[in-house]
Amino acid sequence: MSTKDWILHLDLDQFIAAVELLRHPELRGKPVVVGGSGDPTQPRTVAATATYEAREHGIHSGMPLRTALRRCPDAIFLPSDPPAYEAASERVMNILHTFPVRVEIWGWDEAFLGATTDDPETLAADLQHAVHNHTGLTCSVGIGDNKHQAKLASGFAKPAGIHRLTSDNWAETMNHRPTQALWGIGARTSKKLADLGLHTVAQLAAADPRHLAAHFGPTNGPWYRYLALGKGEAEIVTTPWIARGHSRETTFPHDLTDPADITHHVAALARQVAHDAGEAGRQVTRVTVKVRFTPFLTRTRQSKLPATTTDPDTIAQAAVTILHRFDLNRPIRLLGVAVEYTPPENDQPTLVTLE
DNA sequence: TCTGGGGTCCTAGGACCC
DNA sequence: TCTGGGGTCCTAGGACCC
Repeated sequence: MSTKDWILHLDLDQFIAAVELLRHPELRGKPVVVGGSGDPTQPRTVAATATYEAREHGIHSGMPLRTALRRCPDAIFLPSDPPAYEAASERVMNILHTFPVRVEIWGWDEAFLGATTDDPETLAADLQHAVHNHTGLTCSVGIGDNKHQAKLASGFAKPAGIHRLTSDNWAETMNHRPTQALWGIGARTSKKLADLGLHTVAQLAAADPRHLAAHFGPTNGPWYRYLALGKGEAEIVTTPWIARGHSRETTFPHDLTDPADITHHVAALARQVAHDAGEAGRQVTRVTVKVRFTPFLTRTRQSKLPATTTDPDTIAQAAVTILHRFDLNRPIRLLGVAVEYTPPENDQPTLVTLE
């Protein structure tokens, strides 16, 4: 065996549910659903995750809590607790940094690792043992030549396993699968591809990139074929991610119709976002207001600020001005405020390139 | 199953300028 | 004005992911 560069994708199994079960060991083996404030009678609240026992009752993440309660009246409902997940995630990422690997964190429960070794499976098993010994959490590890392969491999490795998907076994593993199996092709694109006669990964890989470009745009079209060929990014970026923007939104349990009420909520969301931007030390350059009308029609309006700022009054004023560009004569179920940040100066991320 | 919240990137059309 | 072509910025929406 020869030493070679690998990309590993580490994915914590059932992360939110696993953290909750560590905090409430007495609930192990019971149907548990996590989401919202933990009140399953609250309308317009959905499950963030559900344990395997809850899944046996047909409950899954994204399902309204009221539906979950109907399907399993004995289920235990817990409120979502982001700070707890943040803390658990940080402990895991700290463990990864003790290994001779380059670490790129991808959200709470995932990381890509760059490693040079002749035995990636042993490295993967060592990582799993370290994470489990120090946190009680299990994870799946995918091994690939690039992030796309490693990401799909960790999916095949679930739960708690190790799987290798490289250019050597890509075709035999992926060619017969639907295009939606690729990371970055969802239900919509998969359907459009099928309408063009492209149902499988093999068919997409053999498609004419110009034909794809004509249907999906100059970047996306050829990119889909690239994915079908098993290609993908192979750079591990070890510097912390710099957010492009930030947002806050609220779905109201009951519709809003009073204009003063609507304005008040938008101003409050804008102040919150401005406060967050200030805490993060970032300047705001654009403000977007999002309105979701009943039953489910979503519209956005945005404007670029005359000057960058983090001042809550200025941002709230801008958001309220934008709000009044909407037709507000229909009941509203969601309001949101998003901002775009200016890129921080001296922003030169260090890239560690594989291959 | 009456459908969360927080992100990222791409596309297309119009305005505007040379 | 019976008007070419390209570049850039701004805005709204779509798709995807966790």
